[in-house]
Amino acid sequence: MLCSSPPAERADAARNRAAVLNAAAALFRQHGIEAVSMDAIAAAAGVGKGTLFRRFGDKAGLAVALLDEQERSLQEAILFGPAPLGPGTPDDDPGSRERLRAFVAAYVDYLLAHLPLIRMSETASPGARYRIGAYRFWHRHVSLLLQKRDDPEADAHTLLAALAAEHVHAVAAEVGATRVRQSVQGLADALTI
Amino acid sequence: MLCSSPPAERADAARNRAAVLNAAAALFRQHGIEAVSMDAIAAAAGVGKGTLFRRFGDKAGLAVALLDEQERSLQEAILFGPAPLGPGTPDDDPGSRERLRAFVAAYVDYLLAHLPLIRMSETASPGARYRIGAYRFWHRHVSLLLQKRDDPEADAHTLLAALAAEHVHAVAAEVGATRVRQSVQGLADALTI
DNA sequence: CAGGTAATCGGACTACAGTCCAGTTATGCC
DNA sequence: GGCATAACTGGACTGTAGTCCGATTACCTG
Repeated sequence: MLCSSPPAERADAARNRAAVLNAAAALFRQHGIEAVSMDAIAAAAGVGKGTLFRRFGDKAGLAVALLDEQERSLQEAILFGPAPLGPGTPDDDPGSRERLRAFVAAYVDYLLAHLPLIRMSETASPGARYRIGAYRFWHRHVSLLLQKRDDPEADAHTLLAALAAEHVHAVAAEVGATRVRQSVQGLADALTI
Repeated sequence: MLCSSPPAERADAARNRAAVLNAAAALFRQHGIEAVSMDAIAAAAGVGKGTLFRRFGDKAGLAVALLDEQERSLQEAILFGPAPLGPGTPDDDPGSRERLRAFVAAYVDYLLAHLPLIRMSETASPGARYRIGAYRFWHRHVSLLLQKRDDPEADAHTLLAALAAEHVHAVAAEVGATRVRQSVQGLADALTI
């Protein structure tokens, strides 16, 4: 059996998927995310609305798909990359402090670089942030780094609250990205004594 | 001049305002906030949609109006009530640690008691949370209690991130309200060493 | 290459938030 | 009490997210 692969994606579906992602990226660049409607994306991609929603669920799902590549590269750096972001040097960093610092720094960079898109992926529908797979990944990672605390899981959620796109967007507009970054770093430090 | 009062509110406007608030409260209790449309509220209150939006701006504004009384009572307890929540005992609490603990405890109580309403007031439109007056109040208060930190303003925002209705709603559903409460208390403690 | 099957497509449809403005009505002044 | 004015009212209107289902088309089998 040469073709025992799972049903995979139909050729036309793959073409439409690419067309939608390209059209969405172009429109977002040109007009800003907020100003682009799903109708406009469907029209620009040359597909119907049904196709758009069938493939991506909603606007948040579309944003997640556009972020996919960036997100994966950060996740791979965390899982397999060099220390301090990646694993390794477990001896001279017993409290995982440096690795947590590195994660916060890298995540804030990622967040600021793609703020509008991440913000849409987290706020398009209520509770979206906590449902998407990426959040689970960040949460698991931070939980492991907070293993010395009484309740690593809950504390990881609490730390991640300060990294919500909506929060960083609003606070950076008021006090500047630098102070937000330092404050969250200070919080991470406080949790790893 | 007996009637030098400012233009005040017209009698019919006051009647409609009360009718809307009553109708909204009743419908929210009965069907849950998410399931109630602005059309339904207007119809139940016997007013037109134009009136509803003129008076309250949007769904978030309506939620804020419904929360007004509760919110003010917490704010007054903070400003004028007894220690540790209110002012006083400045000597045996030099780092404001106890007062911050009391604030977190009181705020979490308030949040859990009115979670759906507060959540709507914060998430109805993007960025709503940071625009409403109440957030400014909580932020100013926490900033004062974090005066010993390098950047009280930014740290206050960071602490308040963990008290966002959206965040507490999602995390409490996963790990329970008690662990959320303790984790945020732990964070407040970590910031007041 | 032909036919069956199941996934996919796409545009008409619904429901909802929020806007607008012409008509109405309360209020203050004479 | 009558009138000018400004504020209020309410329903028709717009634009958008998201749903639905009949028509279409790609893929697999023989």
